[in-house]
Amino acid sequence: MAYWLFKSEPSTWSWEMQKAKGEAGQEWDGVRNYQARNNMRAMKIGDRGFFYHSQEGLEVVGIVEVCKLAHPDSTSDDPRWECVDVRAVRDVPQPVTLNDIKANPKLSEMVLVRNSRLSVQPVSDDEWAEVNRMGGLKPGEA
DNA sequence: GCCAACGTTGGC
DNA sequence: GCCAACGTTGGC
Repeated sequence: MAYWLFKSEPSTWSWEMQKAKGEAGQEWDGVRNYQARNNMRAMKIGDRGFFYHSQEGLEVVGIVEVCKLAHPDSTSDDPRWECVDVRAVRDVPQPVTLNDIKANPKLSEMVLVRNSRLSVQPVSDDEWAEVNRMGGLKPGEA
């Protein structure tokens, strides 16, 4: 299983809104960046991701799961743009802030730190485990 | 609100 | 194929 990070401005699409969608999940639409799209194309059902609030909050607040493979983005007429669907899995008990991540040497290579503008990014196994630990989730819990 | 970083576009 | 101009993102 691969791990990812999904970034969203809470004023546009917040973790609360994501959770309200429940098991049905929601299309991760609106991505207009090739790298981010390619990451979504690489996702498999059951892959896990962090839900990160950008602009406001600047923290990892939740865990999501990919529940539908990449398909055309319903908000675009351009067939180049595709997206997956994700559903909320659980809250991160102690949200992990960008400052926390930057302050942790183990996370110095995270794309979130290295390329802050990429909205859908890969997360390594080690980074996944570390951020989960910082967020108060036990190994294997997420 | 500012600005740095980055991606995209389009003329040549 | 290069690169200047422009637009967008996101942290501060």
